[in-house]
Amino acid sequence: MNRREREKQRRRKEILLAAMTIFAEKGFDTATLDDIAEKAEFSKGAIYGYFKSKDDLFLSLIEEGLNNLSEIIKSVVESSSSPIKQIEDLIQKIFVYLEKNKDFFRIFAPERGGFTEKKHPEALKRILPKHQKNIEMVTKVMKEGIRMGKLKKVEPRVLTFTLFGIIHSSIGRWVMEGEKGALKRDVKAITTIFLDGARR
Amino acid sequence: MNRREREKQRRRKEILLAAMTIFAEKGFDTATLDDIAEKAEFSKGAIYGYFKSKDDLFLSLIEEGLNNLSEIIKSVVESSSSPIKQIEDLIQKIFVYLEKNKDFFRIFAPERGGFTEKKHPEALKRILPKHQKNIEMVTKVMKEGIRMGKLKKVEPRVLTFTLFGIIHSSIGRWVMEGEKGALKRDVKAITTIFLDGARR
Amino acid sequence: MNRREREKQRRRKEILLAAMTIFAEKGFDTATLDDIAEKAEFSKGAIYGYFKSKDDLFLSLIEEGLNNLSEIIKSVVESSSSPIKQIEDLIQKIFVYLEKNKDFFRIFAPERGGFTEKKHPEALKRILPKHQKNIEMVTKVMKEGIRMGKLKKVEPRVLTFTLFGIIHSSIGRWVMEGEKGALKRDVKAITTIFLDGARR
Amino acid sequence: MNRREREKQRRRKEILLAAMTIFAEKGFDTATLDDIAEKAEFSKGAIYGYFKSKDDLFLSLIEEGLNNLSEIIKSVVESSSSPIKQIEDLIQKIFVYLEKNKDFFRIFAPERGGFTEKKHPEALKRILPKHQKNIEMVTKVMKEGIRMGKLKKVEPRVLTFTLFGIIHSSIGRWVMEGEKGALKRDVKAITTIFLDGARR
DNA sequence: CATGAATGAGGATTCATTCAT
DNA sequence: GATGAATGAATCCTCATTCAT
Repeated sequence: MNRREREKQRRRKEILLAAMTIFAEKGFDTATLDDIAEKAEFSKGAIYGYFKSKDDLFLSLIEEGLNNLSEIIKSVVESSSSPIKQIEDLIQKIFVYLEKNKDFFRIFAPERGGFTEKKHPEALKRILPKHQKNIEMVTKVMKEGIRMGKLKKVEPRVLTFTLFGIIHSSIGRWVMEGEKGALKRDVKAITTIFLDGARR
Repeated sequence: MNRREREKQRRRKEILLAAMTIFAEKGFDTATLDDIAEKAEFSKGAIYGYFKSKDDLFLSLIEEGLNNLSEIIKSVVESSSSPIKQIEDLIQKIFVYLEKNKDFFRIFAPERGGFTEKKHPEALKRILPKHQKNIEMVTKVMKEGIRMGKLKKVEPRVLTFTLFGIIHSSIGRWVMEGEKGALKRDVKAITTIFLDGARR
Repeated sequence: MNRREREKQRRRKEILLAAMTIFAEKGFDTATLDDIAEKAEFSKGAIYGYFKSKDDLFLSLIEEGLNNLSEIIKSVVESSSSPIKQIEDLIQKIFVYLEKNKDFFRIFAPERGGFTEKKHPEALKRILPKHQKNIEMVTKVMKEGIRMGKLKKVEPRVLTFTLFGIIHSSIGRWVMEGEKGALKRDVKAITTIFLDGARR
Repeated sequence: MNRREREKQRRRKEILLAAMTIFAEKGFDTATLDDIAEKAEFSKGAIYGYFKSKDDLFLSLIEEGLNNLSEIIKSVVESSSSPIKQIEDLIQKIFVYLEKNKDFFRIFAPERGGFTEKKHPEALKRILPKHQKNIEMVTKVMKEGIRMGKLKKVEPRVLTFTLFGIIHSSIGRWVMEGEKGALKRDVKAITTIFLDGARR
């Protein structure tokens, strides 16, 4: 990648960063390209050189976040640790990531967020597979835990969603309460609760 | 309440119902009053006889849902059962309610949903207190459980949010997977997981 | 006119009165039938039993005012006084009338008021003739004064409009300055100024 | 001011001009932005790049007119002529201005025009001060005339409003009679009438 | 007759997107 | 490439008028 390319990538990142902030503050519909352009210190027109629409900008954001999560999850599930240890690692690493990227958390709510079946089917088509891939990876860990008799014999996806639900609500609480205190403080409690609950 | 009044209330409900469906399908911003009016089989103008703005319509919806949840929670926490039993009842009843009102679930996401601090502060002022009251009621149960040595010695609000997180993600999964199968099937699993996790 | 009729007329007057107040406060377009209905303590629908449209209501108001002015002017110009005395009487009586009916004054501005050639030609067709009749009556007095060598030899309509202009601006000032002090106080000054100006 | 800026100002003027015509034809409320946009040969949206609302557009128009009048009045009252001569000059110059800007005249009616205390208090706040400044400047001339024993010993503001009233009614007549004949023809008559009336 | 709920056309305003400079 | 003015479709909301009760 030559300098040209690198420059372009860097500017793309800057726009994404600005967009993240604005989307997190105002939500997808309420945020305007003017807001984003101002924050990014680019002209509105310039943004269209990097993203082909507002939707595309937003979806790129989500995609990037999901890719990052994917990296994190992959790094854990491909380790040789036991399922229990992997779950501990997952909680810990996802927490750290979301604490640093709380805007991503605020933007992303796949199960009911801004983009809906009815109005944005192609948007979902672009995002959901990535989300589901992440879910799948975690579910595999759960399955293995069950197979090894370490986890309760329930539908493994129930465990996955429970795990994600706990993490989300935990961060939601943190955001709601004004982001005071380190989020990490809760990791231990959360981990114990989940593991005691999931364990056989 | 005379016939006039009753009729008026009935029509209000009809509009709320239509609005619920549309908001759930498209989200607050994407939903238009035309959509809602058409669904409700009223003219656009008529809706303004019942609600003073789109915001008001939406918030009324949320309020009603929160009030219903409030009733449910109150009926449980005011019973004489033990905290553990109350938690079991809560999960069971909230599940039943949300299964029947899944649109409400899709609409309501206080910690990041459509209305944001920056753009709709008064909207939040109208909703958040009700939400927090519900959280408070549940948190009291958790506190009592902790006091009695039945639940882990953690910040009680962590337990409350964990509970809500599990419920939400569970319904989210149900919605995402196309709402096949009875949601109630999961209640038992969820209950066990949460209680095993929360218990001391 | 039987009781039925009289009742009807009385209610019509009540509505006109309420309408006058509202139109004066908000102007023709900004005033709504809801405002007027509330002020009149009638239902919106009822008003349509007395006037066939908002335009009609407004025009009826103007017409009534112009008719009253017409009566006043006629009573003066048909007297046997000299033109100069008639002018004095006109000023005095019109002032008294407009002071008591300042809302009419605020509503009526034939040369540029709410109704315009382009948008309300038929409205003007209904009003302008009455207005012009009043102008004509006064102009006759001016003509006579000129013929008798009492007034300056200028286009008589110039004198008429000058007279009206002085009266209007005088009331305008009174309204603008918060309607404090009796308007009548100015009559003498105005009369002298106009007569000294118009006299040969 | 560079070309960019100049272009922008020119387009702003064009929009103001179109708006002036439309507002004069139809009045503030009846005029629509579509009308104005069409006349200005701009898109509706473009107008919002120059004015932040219909109100703002209208008020800018009034403001500009008042500023122009202000310039005219100032140029006269700051001359070293006698008060009588200044009054003559005022009448002459204001006539010339309003004849060229009869639309401004039709739009502007501060004492009862479109904007009312009840409905547009901030609009009045923006306009009235300028109007009153103009009145004040003229009133000073009247005061000086009185002090020098040239004008009648009456409340000076009465003279000011009388002057404006005569001018307005005169132009009103001209407009009403179809704008035939030069307005200037009347200036002499008006001047004599006013001065003879006002003089001691 | 009176009422006031319902209608629906109409208008101000916003904003994603385009494109001339 | 970048800019930001212009576009115009889209949407909320208002209100004169009608009409069932």
